[in-house]
Amino acid sequence: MTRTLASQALSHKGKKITVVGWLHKKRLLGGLTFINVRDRSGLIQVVIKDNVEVEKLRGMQIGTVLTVEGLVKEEQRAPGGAELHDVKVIVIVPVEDQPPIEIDKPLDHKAENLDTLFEYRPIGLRNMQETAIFKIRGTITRALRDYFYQNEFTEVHTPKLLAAATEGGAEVFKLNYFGKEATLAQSPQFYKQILVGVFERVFEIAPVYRAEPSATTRHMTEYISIDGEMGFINIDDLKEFLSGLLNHVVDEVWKVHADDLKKWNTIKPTLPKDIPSLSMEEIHDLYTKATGANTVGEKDLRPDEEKWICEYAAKNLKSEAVFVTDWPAIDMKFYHKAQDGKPELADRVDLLFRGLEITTGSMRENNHTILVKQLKEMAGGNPEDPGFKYFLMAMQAGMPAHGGFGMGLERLTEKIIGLNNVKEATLFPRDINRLYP
RNA sequence: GGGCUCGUAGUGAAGUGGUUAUCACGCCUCCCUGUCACGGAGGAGAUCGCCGGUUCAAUCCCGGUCGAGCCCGCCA
Repeated sequence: MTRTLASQALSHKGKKITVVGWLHKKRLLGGLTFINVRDRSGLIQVVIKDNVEVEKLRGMQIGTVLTVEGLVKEEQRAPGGAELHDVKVIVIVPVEDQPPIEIDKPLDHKAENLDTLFEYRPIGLRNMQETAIFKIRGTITRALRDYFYQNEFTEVHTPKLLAAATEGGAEVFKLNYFGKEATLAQSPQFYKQILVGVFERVFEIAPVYRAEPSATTRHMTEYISIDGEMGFINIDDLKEFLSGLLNHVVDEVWKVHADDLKKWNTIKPTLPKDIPSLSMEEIHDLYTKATGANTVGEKDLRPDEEKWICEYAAKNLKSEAVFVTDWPAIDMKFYHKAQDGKPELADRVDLLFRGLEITTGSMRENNHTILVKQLKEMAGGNPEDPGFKYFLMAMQAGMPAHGGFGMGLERLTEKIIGLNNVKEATLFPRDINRLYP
């Protein structure tokens, strides 16, 4: 027996083929029965007229594993233009319990029902509308990786088990490491900067862990961080790279997944070649004038403000993404660099996309003396601490001007597809309450 | 950490201080030869999250508890 994939059936027109897969749908019309069989390539429609064959499927639920042997007929009325006739059915793995959630119709993604969606995740993912999310996500990951390689980045993997929390900011998970305390990496920050001194350009696509008690539609305790870091650049180079990256990903996804995207009713985002920039101050002014809520002088953007400015940019700047520049230096991390000639501003840029912050990037302080000073003054850190020592070792060994960014893969996927929660774009999400499946 | 909201068949929802808790999808039986969210007839399936209180009577009102969701803070 030679297996033929569902999507290849038409090329075997008039011949007998064998398809292996899962029963995806049964429609009994009396003397005529239609079934759909799903394999990795998609669905094929099978027409069964022989009652003996139909009876083999009595009581068999969606998910039953089948072999179907039959003659390929070109048929305009069939989805995909081909179907199998004169078939012989073999049930390989019978499934007699009905699935707890539907597999052949779109699943409800209302916020209050997401818990059910995840409770039955192993089965619900077989729903092809769910599958589409993760095929698209896979393409997003590949497109990101391709773009990094095209731009001569080296792909790296840095440790996720660390001795102690040093970077500051987010809360970290602690764990017992053979009697010592260890933590899970909340970011590859120090490692990717160290590696700029080695490779000049590096990227990593890997999980990071954050023990923040944030229960929102945009937070998880484990997520995939897309980290890039480049030497010999300035903040404009960084923005240019990010513009190119986002455009490449979007183009690639729409090239490959037109049908899957239609399932989610999403349209291709409007993005100019160079994504426009607005300063923090400009955004506060615009938002305050438009809404009456006074945010002038605030050191960050409110979530509502992020949504609003994205709508503003879509309308007035013909872009569904926007860079936020000129962040106050008061709030910057010790390894960030202040702007030349404007020490009150950080050389930082955030990327907002369809109302959500998907990226934070910045130039890093590459002057060892200033860096040590900032470590002591801004983070209260000790340069001799092993958590900083090795990082500073690299920073003292010849570091050019460099900068980089972190991007949330789930946030990017969510916004490309038009979902409402990062967890919907995650196979098996982890949040404060959820540690399974 | 703070605030708000919600728990009713496998799933999604409606509903009421009082006789047998309603609908859709799914499931089972039967009918149906071009379905593709097939259609038609019938059927099974719910200790109304849990504990306590008020009441002649609670799924409904009150309190607690457990679970979930959303917003804020923070972040990607």
